[in-house]
Amino acid sequence: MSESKSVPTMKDVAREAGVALGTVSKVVNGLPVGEDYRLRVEKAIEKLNYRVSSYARGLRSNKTYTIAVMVPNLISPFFSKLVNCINHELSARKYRMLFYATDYDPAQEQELVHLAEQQKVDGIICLSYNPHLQVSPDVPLVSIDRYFGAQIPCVASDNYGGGRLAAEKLVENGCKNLAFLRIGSKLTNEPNKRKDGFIAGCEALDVPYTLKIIDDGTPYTAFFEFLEEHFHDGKLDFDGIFCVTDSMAHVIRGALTQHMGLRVPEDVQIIGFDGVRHFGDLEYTCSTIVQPLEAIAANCVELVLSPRGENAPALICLPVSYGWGGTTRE
Amino acid sequence: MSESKSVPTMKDVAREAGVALGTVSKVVNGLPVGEDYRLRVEKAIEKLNYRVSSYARGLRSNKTYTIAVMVPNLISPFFSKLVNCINHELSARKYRMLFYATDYDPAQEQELVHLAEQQKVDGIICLSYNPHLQVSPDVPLVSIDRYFGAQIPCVASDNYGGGRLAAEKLVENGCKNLAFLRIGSKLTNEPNKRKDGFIAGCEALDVPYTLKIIDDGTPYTAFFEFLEEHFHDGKLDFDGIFCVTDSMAHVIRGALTQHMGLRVPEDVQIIGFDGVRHFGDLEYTCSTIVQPLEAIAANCVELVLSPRGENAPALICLPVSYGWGGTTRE
DNA sequence: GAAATGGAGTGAAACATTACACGGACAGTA
DNA sequence: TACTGTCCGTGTAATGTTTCACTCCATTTC
Repeated sequence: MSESKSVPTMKDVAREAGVALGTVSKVVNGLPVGEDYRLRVEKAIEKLNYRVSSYARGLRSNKTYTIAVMVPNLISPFFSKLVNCINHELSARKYRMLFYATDYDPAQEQELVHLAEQQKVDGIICLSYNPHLQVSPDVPLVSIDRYFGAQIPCVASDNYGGGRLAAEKLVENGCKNLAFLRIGSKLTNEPNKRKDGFIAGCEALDVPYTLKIIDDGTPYTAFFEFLEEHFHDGKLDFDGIFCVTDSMAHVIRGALTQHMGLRVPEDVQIIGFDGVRHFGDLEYTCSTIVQPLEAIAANCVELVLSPRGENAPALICLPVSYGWGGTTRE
Repeated sequence: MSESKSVPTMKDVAREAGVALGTVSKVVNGLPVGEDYRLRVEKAIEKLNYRVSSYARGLRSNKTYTIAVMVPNLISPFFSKLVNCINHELSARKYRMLFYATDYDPAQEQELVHLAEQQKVDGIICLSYNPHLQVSPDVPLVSIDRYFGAQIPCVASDNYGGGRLAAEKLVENGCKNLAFLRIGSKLTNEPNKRKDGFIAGCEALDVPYTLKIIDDGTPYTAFFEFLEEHFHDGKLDFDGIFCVTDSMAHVIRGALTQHMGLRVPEDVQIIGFDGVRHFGDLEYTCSTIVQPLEAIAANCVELVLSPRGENAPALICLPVSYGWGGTTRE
């Protein structure tokens, strides 16, 4: 009743219960133990308020039940909801999540992968902006939205199909002249295929389109100038705009309604991509291509936890859908 | 040249470099070692691609350089930006972040605290919705927005001052009749003080006000009904509304502009709270009380890492500001 | 009834690191 | 030369688990 000095260990429990160390270990791990012994040990654990040290356990068994998750940041709603879903999936399987923000910095990303390896995590889930990421073959890594090659499984939405769907939906809703707006990195990654899908959709439907693509770092005003150029006599050259993300769709919509006096969707329709909404949809007048965040998360976790399958698919492509609201729980 | 089977250990490095184990440890930890020895060891580390096992290190030294961070989820922009800031602060100090989502569930929260203790983290930062949280005195815990008592440091914005500031700013901008809308938990916590501050502000300025407070789980339509009740002949009884969060402000604004045909801010002004914006501010016509997210994060990390100060403050209250934009980097 | 079988408790080894006591070498001082 | 002190490499103990070979006892089988 007076040994409250330091954190109790398995040895303390064993002594308290009058059993051997191995027996306590069995009780803790749910291995078969005589009923009377189990009770004695459980009582001792309760009394001492004992908790297993996951560090000792991890050291000994080389299994840490920890997955490192790396995305650029938690500011973008897409990233934070994605991480939220991954976390749900992991904790349902009794795994812990070590989080790293990469800030879009390839060097930092590389360093964090090393850190995670040092941490002896059981796996890494990574949305990477470093096309030359070096990764030790010892720790399984799953990539989101970037295909590194057959050794590293990659999970992504059907970006091509989504781009195509965006074009189709705009036309279906009566648009006759489309535009595609994109800001983003020059790196090749899966989301870039949205453009290709969009173009394919336009050409299949024989609808004219314009592209405006600017690189990361370019000020947003480049878009406003582009829109102004195509604005004559109170009318825009396009009646349908596909923005590469919802967040961009929101900004573009603001520019059109506030500064150019256009009505959305009456004068011009806007469709975004991602399907993440933070606020109510009440006044939301843009549509979107919804990424299946839960499915992406579930596939990532499944892949990172299951031993590197022999004939595992290298690239998993998940179906998107058309909608106004997000699919993730609020 | 052929020992690529398993992960190299310190012993392997020692053998490779022809030195003792302790010497390798010193090199790794930057303790004084002869120049020639250091070089030999570094070369061996390089050659074997050795990384220290943070599990063995954590076991032995009882220091894990890991902080557990618990918030309800990463869906709310306030939570995700907060966690983003905390993560920045932690990684700047070479700490790792173990993330747990509590889903507002007190039982799960309690379980997660136990899990974190088992994980032997160096500390816990927690935005808790469990007023009876049991926490072991062994691991330092810092609470956000909930005061548990003098033993547990609590960090929060000046919610009272913020509520008061909201009232003052509305009046300063010409409002003559105010309303306060809140949805939230019945639990006592710091953000509840926004209401008290608002009331104090109204009474100090001698401005009439109305309160509408609904509990978590109540459908939002309760607010719309409330607004309808105060809507006569195309005019609302109030010309200034203080919403307890930005996210609510956004929804209310949608209801007023889309469904009741009112203009914001011409007919009625809206002020929110938090200062988190995910999209551009272009069309944003509500103001807000900005919480100092970086300061909150910095204080939490500072407190959780520094040994329990003798005369440390139990409740840290950080100044808010009035604004349209958020303060966090985008 | 004796031998085979199997379930379950025991205690020591192993995991990868850090901490520490020890000792050898070398320099400074008298 | 001898004494003292400093610097630093060495090797062992210790950290809290899991694993495994052993042992013991009870039950089954012929």
